[in-house]
Amino acid sequence: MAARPRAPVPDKRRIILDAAVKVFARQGFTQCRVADIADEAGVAYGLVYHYFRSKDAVLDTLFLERWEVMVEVIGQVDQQDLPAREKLRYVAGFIDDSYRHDPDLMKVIIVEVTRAANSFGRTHMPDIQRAYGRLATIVEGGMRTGEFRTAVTPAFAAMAFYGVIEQVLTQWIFAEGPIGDEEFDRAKDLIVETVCGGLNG
Amino acid sequence: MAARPRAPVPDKRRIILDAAVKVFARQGFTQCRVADIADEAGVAYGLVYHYFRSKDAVLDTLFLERWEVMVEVIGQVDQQDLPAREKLRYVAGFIDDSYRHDPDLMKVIIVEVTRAANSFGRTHMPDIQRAYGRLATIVEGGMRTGEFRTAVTPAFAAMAFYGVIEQVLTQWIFAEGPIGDEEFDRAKDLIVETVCGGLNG
Amino acid sequence: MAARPRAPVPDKRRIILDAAVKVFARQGFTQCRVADIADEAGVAYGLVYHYFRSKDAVLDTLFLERWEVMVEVIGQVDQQDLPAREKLRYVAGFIDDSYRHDPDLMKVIIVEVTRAANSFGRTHMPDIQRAYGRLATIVEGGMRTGEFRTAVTPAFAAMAFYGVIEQVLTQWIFAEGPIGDEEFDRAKDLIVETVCGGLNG
Amino acid sequence: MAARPRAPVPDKRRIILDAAVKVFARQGFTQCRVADIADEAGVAYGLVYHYFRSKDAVLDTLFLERWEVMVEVIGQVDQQDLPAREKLRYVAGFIDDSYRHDPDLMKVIIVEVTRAANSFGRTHMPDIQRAYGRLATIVEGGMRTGEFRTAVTPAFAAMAFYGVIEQVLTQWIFAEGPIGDEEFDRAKDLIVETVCGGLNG
DNA sequence: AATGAATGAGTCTTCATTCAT
DNA sequence: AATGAATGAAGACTCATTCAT
Repeated sequence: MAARPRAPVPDKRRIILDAAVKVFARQGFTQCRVADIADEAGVAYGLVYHYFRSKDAVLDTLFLERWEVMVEVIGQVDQQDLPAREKLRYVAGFIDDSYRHDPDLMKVIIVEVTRAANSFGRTHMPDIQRAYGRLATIVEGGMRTGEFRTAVTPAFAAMAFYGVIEQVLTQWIFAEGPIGDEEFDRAKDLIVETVCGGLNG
Repeated sequence: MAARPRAPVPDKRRIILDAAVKVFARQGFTQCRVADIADEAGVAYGLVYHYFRSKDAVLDTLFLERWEVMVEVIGQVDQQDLPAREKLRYVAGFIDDSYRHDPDLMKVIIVEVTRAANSFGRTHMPDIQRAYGRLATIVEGGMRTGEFRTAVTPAFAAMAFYGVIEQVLTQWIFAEGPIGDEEFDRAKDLIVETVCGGLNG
Repeated sequence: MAARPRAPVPDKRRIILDAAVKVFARQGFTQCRVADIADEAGVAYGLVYHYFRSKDAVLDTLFLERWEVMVEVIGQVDQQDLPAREKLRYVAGFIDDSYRHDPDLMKVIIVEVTRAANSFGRTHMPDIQRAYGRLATIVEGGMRTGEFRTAVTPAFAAMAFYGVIEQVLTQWIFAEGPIGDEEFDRAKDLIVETVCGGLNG
Repeated sequence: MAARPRAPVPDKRRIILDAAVKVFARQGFTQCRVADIADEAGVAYGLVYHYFRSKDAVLDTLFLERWEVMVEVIGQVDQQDLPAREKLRYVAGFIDDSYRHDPDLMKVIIVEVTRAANSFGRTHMPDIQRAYGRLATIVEGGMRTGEFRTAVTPAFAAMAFYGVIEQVLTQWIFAEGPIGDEEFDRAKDLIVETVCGGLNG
């Protein structure tokens, strides 16, 4: 009798990571105890330590899993034959969609890592800088083709671009209710319009 | 012999606040113990609690002292008869100078409050929103006079503007050595040029 | 012009003692801080320490002031030419009236001293025993004249008599509302009736 | 070789409770630190908090464990077909034996709970009142059959009876040396003789 | 792999007491 | 006498991590 294909049972490690996202998002990394992760995952306390060296390692794993994808995406977009503005729009859209698809994970990454200057933000500085660097490369390309002005340096422009995106996500994170699809769609355009078009236009 | 005028002796409460800025900047709020503040201030442990209800209250006080000044400044700038772009430049310059003058304090405010979504950032949300609101009013004025395009809402523009500034300060905070005067001076222009001029120009 | 007689202004020391009774009764000795006493008295913090060596000394003073009167009364009653039962009734009445007249003070004495075996009860054991001794002397007299049976020792009888009184006061202390005059009046009789008459009668 | 039967190894929770009795009795609840309990039990500090929510919870547990047995016993005695006086004697004997068997535990219950009006006494008032109520029921039965006079109310008699017992235990608690068996035996009779027989007899 | 009991370092806060004025 | 700032010891509680099964 042929076994029917079924959704793969996620292994315990994955279950723990997913549970960690939930509790980190809900309570914050510091406020959450390892026991909360285990409870949310429905596994024994000690199993968290079987799969991860420490509580920190759980967050490190979550962050890197997603961040490396993002850095990779930024790199690949830059390979495409597109106007620089379209490349930035694609990046903004990717991050925007990441939040739309898994707001808890993005909340954790933003709040607990990229904005946490005294803890994980410092640890992962090289990773974060890598993303900045790739964004700067995109801007640089736009300047080389004459699409972008050279009033600011590529590095500054990249930083500003990321700063605007992070601020948008932060707004959503603080928002009470869920964000509507129209708002997600509009955000992509507003971000690019602000950074590329400027207020004076 | 005539007594030379001397700087007024700061009271103990002030000494404690100033010491707290130093240790919060150096070690981070969480990593610093109340004993560190007392030691840095050269006062007895208990005196911190004589003047402040809790460790949290020390940070609250530091934040509000400076933040209210900033909100006030933004409001007053908007009263001036100036192009909106000049108003934004003034605000950027004020924050920039705040960092130049007292980097430790600004570091604490940015890192421990405005970017700390799960702790003081949440507590002081109303204060932070008040600043956003005043920035939005400046942008709105610019749009009303036709100086600014209306491609994005005033609120979005204010948020983006603040996001860029915060990101610049964050860079400085992470930087190893001290920031040079030229960099401070240039930053004001770059921020405004980015948000107002845009990359496309 | 002749000065009119006026109520004597209580000195600060007295004011502090009276305030202490209030706050000890309200919050309990341990739960009340020295600052609470000073606040209630309307004097400066340090003045409490000008008049009293320590917080403990305040309670010691309050206790002894009243307790010595009581011991004295028990002694004097025993000098009278009265049946032993009447003597006991007088003592019960005196304590009963003490509570009626100043429930806060009696509450403090009972709760914080005579029933506090691990703190002031131990310190003032000799004082408390002195009262027991005088009660025993009364009982002993009753036995010598044949008024009382000798089924129990005078010491045991004294202890029982005091135990019943303390339990009655404890009930009042725990009671929500104020105690009515009839209850005070009846209590004196019930106490004596119980200890002298017995349940079998 | 046949394994000799051995006493079951008490679990750590029990060990902690027993250690707490010792140190509470020796130093008093307030004077004892949680570390003292852990040391006496020979376990790590944190284990106390693994089993109990707080230091208070340890005492609550100790009190209730024993008090509920006592309340139960009083209720069961009343079911027996005995003269009321015999019932009271049985209750006095049970409490007396409780002290004889485990003076530390009884000391803790009396000193730290039933006589501690401002702390645990208040918390456990309902439990204490439940015991009073059952004693009153016994007295009431004695009055209904005519065995007891109705000069005082059952509630008052119950309170007096308990007051005398508590005072006896308090004497023992304060006593320097150990109490002899004869004194324990005699106490049962003296208590009942005092409350039932009365001094006048 | 899985469990959860056991460990113990770390720190905020309280508050009685002292002291300079 | 009167004030209140200054001192610092003490202790409950948390929780990441380890470890024996």
